[in-house]
Amino acid sequence: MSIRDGILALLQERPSYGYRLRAEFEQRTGATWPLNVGQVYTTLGRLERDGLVESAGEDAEGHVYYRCTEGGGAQALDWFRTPVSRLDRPRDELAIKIALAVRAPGVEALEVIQRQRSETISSLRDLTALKRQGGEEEVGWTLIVDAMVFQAEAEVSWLDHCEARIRSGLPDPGSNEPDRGGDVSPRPAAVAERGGKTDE
Amino acid sequence: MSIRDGILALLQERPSYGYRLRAEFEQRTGATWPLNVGQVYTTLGRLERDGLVESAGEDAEGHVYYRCTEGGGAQALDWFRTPVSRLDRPRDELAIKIALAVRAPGVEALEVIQRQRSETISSLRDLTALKRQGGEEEVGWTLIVDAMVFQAEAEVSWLDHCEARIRSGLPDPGSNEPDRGGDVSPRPAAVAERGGKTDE
DNA sequence: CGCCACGTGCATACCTGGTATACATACTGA
DNA sequence: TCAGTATGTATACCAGGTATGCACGTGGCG
Repeated sequence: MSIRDGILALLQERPSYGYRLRAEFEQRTGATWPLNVGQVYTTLGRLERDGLVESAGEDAEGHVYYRCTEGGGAQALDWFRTPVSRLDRPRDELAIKIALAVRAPGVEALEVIQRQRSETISSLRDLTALKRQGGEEEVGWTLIVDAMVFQAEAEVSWLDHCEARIRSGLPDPGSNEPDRGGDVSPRPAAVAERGGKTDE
Repeated sequence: MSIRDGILALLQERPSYGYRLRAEFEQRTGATWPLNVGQVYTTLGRLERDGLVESAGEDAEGHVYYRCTEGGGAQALDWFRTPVSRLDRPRDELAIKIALAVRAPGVEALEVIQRQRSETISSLRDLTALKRQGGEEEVGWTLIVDAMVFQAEAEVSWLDHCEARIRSGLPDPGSNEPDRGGDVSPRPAAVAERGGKTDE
């Protein structure tokens, strides 16, 4: 319910209209996940249906304003107050993929892991570059990029962990070439220097 | 598309029917995210519509079997081969919440962070307990629990990071009570001892 | 001037993920 | 015998997400 609650939180600050809500949401969260306008209108409709927001008429330019009702404001504050549980998170597609790959016939789990690690390390580079160029402008955006960096680093660690467990668990039953040489991505080690850079 | 592709991957191993697919999926991934049966049937319908699976008739007990078509098998292998990008991941509700909280009037971002950290550390304890009791049974399940542990640890680190940035960025403009005393959760420090325990 | 592209703003259709529920059958135990 | 439970299939409904259509205004350009 992150979009619904996010829009509700924005409306709790001040009344607004669809297009501007989208702009505000993207400005605060940094266009990391671009928000489709259509999503805003359907969400506003549902919020109005549930009595959390109400229409506040149009202004001179024809913008359809919505404002938070009392119940809506309470729910927005409640959303901030309630921590998100680990249980109500979406499924981790990568975890599922690896879990299925370790047993799937015709699929080399180690190759899947290596390919994924390359991809993740690559996006990690992009993220640090992004962080370097984009300055202090918007606090929320910086924090979100940091969140993705932390998650990507954890992902790399986990992939290493998976590889170690698989290698130890089934020490190459078919062929005996424990070091595939060429396409094996190098050990991370130089993944990021997050601790220092961020707080300067 | 994790469910769709996951079911396709299972069918690529061998033909099966709805209820058993759900059981297999949960067995491999560890019932971490319990999969609703209804989801399986709607997904099977869509896969059949798209020509990736085909009905293979019923057996003596009346089980409606599905089998992978050629195209479906190719797509399943393709799913394993293609790494998941950072871009096509679902929005991180927690990141959005924090990003909006830092500016929202009437919301103390630091309190939100502290509450969340308590929650995350708590679930981290649950996860390590889970890992300790559940033995080596299923490889995939162990890896998925590990993935959640790594993510939760990264989340705690990120929350600390957020707190530090907020404290340095806005050194208590309104009220001057930098230490709220009682309900402030203690520093983590004893979060987990993942490095050693996992590989024993 | 007329037209075209573009930004802004609203609305809808459609797909997937996710949950609940209905419904049927078979086994099991009080 | 009847209730409860496990197995199995199917459908309805909601929310998230994307694409698209439609309208309006403005500014450029032949």
